[in-house]
Amino acid sequence: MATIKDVAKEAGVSVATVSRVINRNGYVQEETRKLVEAAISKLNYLPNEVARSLYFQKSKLIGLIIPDITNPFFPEIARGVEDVLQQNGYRLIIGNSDEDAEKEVRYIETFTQHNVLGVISTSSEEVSQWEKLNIPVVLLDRIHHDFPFVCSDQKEGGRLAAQILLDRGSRNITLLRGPKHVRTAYERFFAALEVLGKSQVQFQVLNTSFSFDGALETAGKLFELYPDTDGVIAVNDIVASAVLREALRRGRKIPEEMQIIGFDDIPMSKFLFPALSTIQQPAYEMGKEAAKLLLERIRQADIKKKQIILPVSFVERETTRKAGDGTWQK
Amino acid sequence: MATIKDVAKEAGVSVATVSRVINRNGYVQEETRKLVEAAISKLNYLPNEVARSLYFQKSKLIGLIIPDITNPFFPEIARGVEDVLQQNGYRLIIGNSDEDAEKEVRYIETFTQHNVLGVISTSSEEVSQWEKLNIPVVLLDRIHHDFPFVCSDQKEGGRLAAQILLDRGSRNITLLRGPKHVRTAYERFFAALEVLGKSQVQFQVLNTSFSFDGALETAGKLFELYPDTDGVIAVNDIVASAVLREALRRGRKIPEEMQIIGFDDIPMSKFLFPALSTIQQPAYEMGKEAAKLLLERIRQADIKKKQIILPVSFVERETTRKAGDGTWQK
DNA sequence: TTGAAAGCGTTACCAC
DNA sequence: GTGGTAACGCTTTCAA
Repeated sequence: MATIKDVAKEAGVSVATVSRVINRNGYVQEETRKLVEAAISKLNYLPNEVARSLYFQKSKLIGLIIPDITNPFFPEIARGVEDVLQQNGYRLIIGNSDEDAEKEVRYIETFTQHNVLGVISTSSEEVSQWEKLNIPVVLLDRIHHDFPFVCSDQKEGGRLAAQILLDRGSRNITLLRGPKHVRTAYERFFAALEVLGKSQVQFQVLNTSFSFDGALETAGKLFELYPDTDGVIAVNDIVASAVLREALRRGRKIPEEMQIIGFDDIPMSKFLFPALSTIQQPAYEMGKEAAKLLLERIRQADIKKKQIILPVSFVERETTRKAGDGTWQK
Repeated sequence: MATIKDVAKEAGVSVATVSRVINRNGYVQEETRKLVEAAISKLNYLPNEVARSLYFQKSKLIGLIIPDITNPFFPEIARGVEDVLQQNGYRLIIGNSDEDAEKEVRYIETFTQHNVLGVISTSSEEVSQWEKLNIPVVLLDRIHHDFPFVCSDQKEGGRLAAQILLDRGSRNITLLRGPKHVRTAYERFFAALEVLGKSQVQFQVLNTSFSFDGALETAGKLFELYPDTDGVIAVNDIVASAVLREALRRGRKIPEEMQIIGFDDIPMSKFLFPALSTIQQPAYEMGKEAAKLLLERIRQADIKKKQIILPVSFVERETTRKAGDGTWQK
């Protein structure tokens, strides 16, 4: 790789001059600039980011920590993040934490060793580590009262899910609840619970993991423990899909005998038959917003703590009945 | 962040000595080493990777270019790559190319600007750019005769898919073919074609894109153009899922009236009902192997060109009939 | 066994 | 307008 010295020699000027034309600052005569530019393109020169990074004490790298890229919710987020970073000339370093605090700490360490400009974390809420770091951090899909974050309106989502099943006639509802340490999942669960609590319907709660295999297992349990369930509120679309599959396998008519509503609206949901009704989180948008927020904070450190809550929406598909069918089995 | 100077001052030695204890090379007396180590942990010192990277002309960063992390095949791959890199102390910079050569070039440029140690590309086969780079490159899920690569046995996969439908009684098969510039998809398509060509069954080809929306569109077309199809070989599981949904929607009995076989075995496939029979590519393994191969090449530049082809396998689920049912509709 | 200093590629300050 | 040079944090060579 050609260095700035090579360019300087080629153009017959000093490195300082070359630096000036690269960065378009300081005075440089039209003529010499042309000389330098010619040398640059002749040598195919690109400035060494590492050297710049050393000088400026900051790089063009942004760290992203996610629990597991293999969970279909996160690629959307990651893509949103990457798209805005890319457009702004930044690059993404990525790490899968598996929700493991220790792994996360190790990522944070190496990220800072690389002079990352900032970090977006969609993993733990163990914020203590972020505080001692003095680089901007944005939480994504996680909530913390004194940190900037981007997430979607979990409470509204939980309420919506419950209300929709109620309105459309479910009278015996099972809530499939995710791991309690995932705060967002907990929030929506609780909001749904509240709505159900105020209603007169029968309901119960079943715990489940987020993983594909765990979801399938949960689905089996559901039908054994609560065979009379006629409405399922699943913690996410993966779990909802597993329930749908199991229901179909057991010959249940969906949505006539049982309504199912998921959360997230991952891409596969509309591929199912019947297609999954769900509460959509704007994952891609969330990624974008988080990246934008981080860039804002990078450019202007004193910006006020911003907490962005994006709206969720009900995507009506085929695992819920038509509105007004509330009377269906009265 | 504490620097090596701070540590040196704290320990009352020179930076050279500190460097020696960090890197465990050169002589350093037991006693001074203890001093230094104390200072290091007191100051919570971590060496600045950027500075090291500048000195060594190489970083601990590996670049990964993928078409689109949002396509469920790639997160598995990315995870495989990341897991082995992580274990070896390397970090991943990632870029989505959207199969766009220009975008890809830009990533390559910035990657090299960051002194990446090597690159794994699962994007274009426009290898010309790689050649002038003098960092190790490994192609993943792509094939090139004079480059190291990792992929799975596309030909065998294509053959298998076709043979299985044939053996299990499909007599009018539609091949759903992906974009022609994706060589792997082309290879498996062609292998399947060859098998069908040698058989006596009726078959036809329909083009499709890889995207979710494109797949749904293709599925619609399939039933309009070739309503008599009783076997579908889809270029990947997304397309297969779309076909399955559309078939179910139209009231077809699967697999009795129509068998469907996919490719990849993405996580959602087992969530469908009926669950999708498919040719599995070991995506996670592929990612791991590619990362290992790259590390090998990094550590030992003169290693011979290695090309790894991982086996595919038939995952029998519920969209194909039982073996021996070949006689089913004779 | 230790320290001083050069050098990795870049930028910015200060002379000229 | 332009060039010399210190500095960014680190490693290694060379001397002591």
